Amino acid sequence: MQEHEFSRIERAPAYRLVYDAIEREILSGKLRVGDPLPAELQLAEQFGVNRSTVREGIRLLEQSGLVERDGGKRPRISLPHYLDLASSASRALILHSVTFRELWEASMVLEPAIAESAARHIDVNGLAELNNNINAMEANVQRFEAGAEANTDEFVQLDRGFHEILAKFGGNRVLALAHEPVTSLFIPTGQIILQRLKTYRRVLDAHRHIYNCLKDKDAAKARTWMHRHMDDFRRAYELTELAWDAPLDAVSLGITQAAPHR
Amino acid sequence: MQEHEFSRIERAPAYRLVYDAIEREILSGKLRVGDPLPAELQLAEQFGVNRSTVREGIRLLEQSGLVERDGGKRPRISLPHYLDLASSASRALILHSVTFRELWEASMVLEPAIAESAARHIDVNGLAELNNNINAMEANVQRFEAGAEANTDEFVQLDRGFHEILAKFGGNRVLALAHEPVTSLFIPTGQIILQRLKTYRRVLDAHRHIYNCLKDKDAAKARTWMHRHMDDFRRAYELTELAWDAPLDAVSLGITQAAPHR
DNA sequence: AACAGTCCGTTTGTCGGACAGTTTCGAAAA
DNA sequence: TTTTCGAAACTGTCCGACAAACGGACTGTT
Repeated sequence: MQEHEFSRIERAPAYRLVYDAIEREILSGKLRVGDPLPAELQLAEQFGVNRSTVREGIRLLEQSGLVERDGGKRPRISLPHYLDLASSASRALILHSVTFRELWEASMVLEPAIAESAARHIDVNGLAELNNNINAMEANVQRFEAGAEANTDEFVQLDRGFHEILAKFGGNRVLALAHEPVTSLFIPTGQIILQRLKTYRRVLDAHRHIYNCLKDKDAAKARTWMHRHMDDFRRAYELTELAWDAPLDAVSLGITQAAPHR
Repeated sequence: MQEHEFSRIERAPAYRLVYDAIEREILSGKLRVGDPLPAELQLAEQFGVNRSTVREGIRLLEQSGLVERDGGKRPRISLPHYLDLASSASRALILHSVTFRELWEASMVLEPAIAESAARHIDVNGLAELNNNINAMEANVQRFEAGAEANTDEFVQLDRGFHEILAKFGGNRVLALAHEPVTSLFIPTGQIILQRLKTYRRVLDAHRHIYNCLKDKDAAKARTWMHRHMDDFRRAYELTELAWDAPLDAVSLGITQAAPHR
């Protein structure tokens, strides 16, 4: 019976308008990255709102990574970096209770592509970083093999570091961005697997092989090795009898039980 | 002369502590999704800080997607959704001036994988949505072919919609999350290409083929067709003589010139 | 019984002012 | 020219206040 559909009336609060206004200035380049943000009082005056309101708007900018605050100094305009976004992405994935299957399948797509790309684009600096990472890991493994208490924390961090260096020097920031939140979610799982199966040497060997492929700029082989490396991870996961389709948050918190057998 | 190195003392501002505290409550499940956030005054009292401080903390939560505000109602706990994250990710990519090459290479990895996964997981609802999308696009194309003024806006939105439905029903939320920011960045480029080359029919045909593969649950073929579809996009991009390695923001703003030939 | 109107306590959005602790920056001193 | 020092500017936090909007209860009308 209604003749006309009214579109929803929306009235954004002032602090959000402040956010939008400043965001626009940044995106359009009028406020340049690295510049300090204008003083709160000054902004309040320009926008014709109270300083408290401006401050709330700035908090939005802060969380979205467009403004960076260091101590009590003047906040500065900044580029949101991968890591900021990645951590919120990881959190979102956990809250949506993604499964290990989803995570692994995505990695199965991303990691080999990154390895392949890295073989084409990596430079001497990247290779040097990888080399350091591998050496550190070798030291770790030797300690473990000598019977030392296994410090899986450090090992897993090195493992993650290896893959991150690859992403960093892979010459593709889109892939790197997509990759980042996934790696951080693998950490708790990696810890569990390593503690139970002690596959340190096997991981290290895989990294070595990949490193050699990169050094030889052999993209196809790099992809293959990475593929194998990731598949190893899946097999290890299955061996630990963790649930393939269980939501991940349980694993993250270390409260996962063995998968119900059938 | 110093005997002990003190680690840098860091004093997070109170509003950030408020943010951290509430975030923890949400992640640990004490505050459940959908619940309204406690009143500001109440929080201020509990934390022992001023209401203004609490408000600033809530702004951080708001921007990170953990709190959703609808009109003047009580803000509610919510799950950060893909789209929120995706838009900040897109913005970050633009600000980092990623190139079309990076974008396309990433899509070349993600889209076929998503198509393959969708062939396995999509249900009747997903197929129905795809069908609607294709029909709408068919109507569009027929109008264009009848000589109507080309409304590339709607067409490009439909194109994007097709790929998003695939991601949504692909059964892998990690891939979907990674995919999202990329598609939105393709929009301006897609507009330019379509306007110049008028490849409407070709895009529609590709979508039809992919749809049929999904209906037949033929994952391998779905991947192949998507691969071809994306490669078409690259060829079209080259035909328009847009710069392959130019940062993307120029394209987004529509101020890109033809690539300098050599 | 369904619905419009009214009233009220609660909560958010915004404002103004205030003050302590830092940082910034230019002037004075070495 | 470089260093030192002090005032000005700025941020973080607090307090108090008020309008507008919401949620809900209660009432009267149809």
